[in-house]
Amino acid sequence: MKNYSNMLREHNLKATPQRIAIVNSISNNGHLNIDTLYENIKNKFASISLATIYKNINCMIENLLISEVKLPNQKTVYEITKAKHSHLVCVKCEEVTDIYTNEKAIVDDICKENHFKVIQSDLIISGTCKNCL
Amino acid sequence: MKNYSNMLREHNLKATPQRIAIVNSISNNGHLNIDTLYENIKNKFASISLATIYKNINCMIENLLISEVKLPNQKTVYEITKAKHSHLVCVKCEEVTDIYTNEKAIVDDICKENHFKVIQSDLIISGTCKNCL
DNA sequence: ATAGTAAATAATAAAGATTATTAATTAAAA
DNA sequence: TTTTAATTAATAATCTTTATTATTTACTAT
Repeated sequence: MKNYSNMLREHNLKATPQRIAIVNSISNNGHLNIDTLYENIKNKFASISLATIYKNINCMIENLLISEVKLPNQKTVYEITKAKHSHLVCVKCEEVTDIYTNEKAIVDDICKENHFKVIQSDLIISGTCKNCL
Repeated sequence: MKNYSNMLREHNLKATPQRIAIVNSISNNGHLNIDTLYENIKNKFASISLATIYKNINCMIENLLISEVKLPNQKTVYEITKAKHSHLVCVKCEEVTDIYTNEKAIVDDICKENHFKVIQSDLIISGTCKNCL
């Protein structure tokens, strides 16, 4: 179990119990959309408002502690920021899985051809997962 | 100049002037978000409502005439459905460009490893474009 | 060309998602 | 411990998107 207080402080964020719960929940679940996250946090803080979740999510994104993943045909999910990776998304169970790909060569080629200076690349593979097959 | 009436009918959609204008606008601009599209259409149909735009966009997506592209840090854009491709997105001017990549081998490998049956893969490269450099 | 029919539009209204406001509370530093 | 600046909770306000319904229109078959 990680020290979420320190994680927060290392990203210039005060470690409030609500924030710790948010980071903890995202960390344990891997990928969560705003509704599921809200449900989770309400178990600990019955009176928390959705606005607080949004506010915190946004400042954690600004401070690079968590990242936003926009998915085709389903709600945006949030994850703890980690080493660059891609995503598998199951169209049946909606499970999101991290995968480590190496499309770097392809991306670099494309950018060279187009005189484009890459900052980040996002690859999302949609389909049916192992369990749902 | 394409025959947008036929394009619509080929996708089982009635060719109304409003729809023709929508397809025409997206086709000419390549990629448009809902606001810009609405502005464009209002030039021709001052009384059109945003709800009509949304309704039409959604049924065109259902009928595979247009596609939705969700982008990091900016609004979703729409494009005419075409052969599989990827996107370059400039973080400065927000221009979206189609590019033809071949990450198929990488994607296939990943899917084999993960026993995942791929339906589609989306690659978005964010950075600074030629003009903005 | 015209009439009939099913579908689309316009104009709201409603629902859903996100952000702003502010008084009360709390975390962290002095 | 006390102080102070930041966070929370509780609305409220602001987008965004979808539903509703009367009117209008595109298409099919005369």
